[in-house]
Amino acid sequence: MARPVEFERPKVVNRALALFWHQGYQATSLADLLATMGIGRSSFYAAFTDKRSLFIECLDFFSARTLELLQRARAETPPVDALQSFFERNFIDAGGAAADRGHWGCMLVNTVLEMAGVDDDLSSRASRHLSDMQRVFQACLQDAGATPAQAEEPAAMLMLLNEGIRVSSRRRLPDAEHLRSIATTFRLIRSAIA
Amino acid sequence: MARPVEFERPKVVNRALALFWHQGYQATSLADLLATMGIGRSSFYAAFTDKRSLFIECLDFFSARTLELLQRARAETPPVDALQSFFERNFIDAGGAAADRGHWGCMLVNTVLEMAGVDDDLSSRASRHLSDMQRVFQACLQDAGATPAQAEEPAAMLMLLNEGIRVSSRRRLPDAEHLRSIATTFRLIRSAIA
DNA sequence: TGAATTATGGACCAATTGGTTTATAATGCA
DNA sequence: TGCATTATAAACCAATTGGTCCATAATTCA
Repeated sequence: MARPVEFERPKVVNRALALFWHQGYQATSLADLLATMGIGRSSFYAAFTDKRSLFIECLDFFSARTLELLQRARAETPPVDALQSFFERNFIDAGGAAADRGHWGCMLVNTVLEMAGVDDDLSSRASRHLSDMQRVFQACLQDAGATPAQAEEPAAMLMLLNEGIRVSSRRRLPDAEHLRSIATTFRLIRSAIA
Repeated sequence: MARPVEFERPKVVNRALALFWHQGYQATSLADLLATMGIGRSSFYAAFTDKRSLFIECLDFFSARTLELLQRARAETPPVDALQSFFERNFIDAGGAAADRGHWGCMLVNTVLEMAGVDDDLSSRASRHLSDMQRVFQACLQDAGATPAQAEEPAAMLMLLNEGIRVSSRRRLPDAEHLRSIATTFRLIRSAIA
């Protein structure tokens, strides 16, 4: 279809995502993006319109991927166990290449904070994605036998703790502390829905 | 001492603090600062050296003020009640002029996230301030009768929840949800140290 | 009153920002 | 084979960034 050798869009978007994820929107310059994505300026604007548009694409993609991960966890074993392993895994290390991706926090949380009061549309877009996650938390708890009403409050708590954990994971404190906090959290959650 | 009419430094720093607090470091331009502080460029550089140096001054000041607030709460009534009111108050509304300062979150949390991976020195400086807060949390719980060992884990939990709440407060969700989360949190904490 | 002192505003600056335009080279189809 | 198509790279651009410099005006002290 295209005459000159086309780049593989998903691969290139993923590289941009990594930058945005751990540096944030404002600190990531076009020069950064082009170098990391390995494409030229005009190809960039032809394919992605805008820095901001690309960021939105990355944000939505990040959300979708996280939601998938969560849903996969939900399908497994006792759902609350799955939820706990989601918290532990997604934070200690996302596995694979970059060993410290676990210290990048959650792109949605990062974006809510960075863009609030700066670009409220971006901030609330990220916030909406977090609400989607919270709904999955609630579904997991219902899978574990809670009524929708019983699951609502613990789900809100889980979201609060998720937000806390993602902040904490950017502080580079000793890993043991995090794991302990997560363990404590789930001990409390389990006793709350019992 | 000074010949031309001097500006009142604390007042001016406070105005800068407000900007940094709700817009973050990067999104606050020198032009913004000068306009809001009501001083000229050269006065700025004479008095504060740098944008970055001023930011550090604001950050440290914010931390000191928050710590004071916390210590004052600690001196009152049952310390855990005081802690809870600290969470509720400092987030719903800091009272006074700007009615929505409660939606600016916590400058320390904001900074940890904004500057992680961008200016790690700033990020970890904010992180250290959060550790100071956590120590006060622990002291409050000990005041309530817990041994140092018993107080350690709940204090870590409180910090995690603090971080979560400050993120959540920037999402402009209905206030009722927040208050409910805080109430739930403290119900759990109280049962944990009982 | 006049001279030394000093904080001020505004002109100036280089570097970087995100974004546009133009000319080129590579490809598929007729 | 050659023309239409199209993605590319590089030159270009205006605006904004944080920061410096200098001439001015206000003040205190002798």
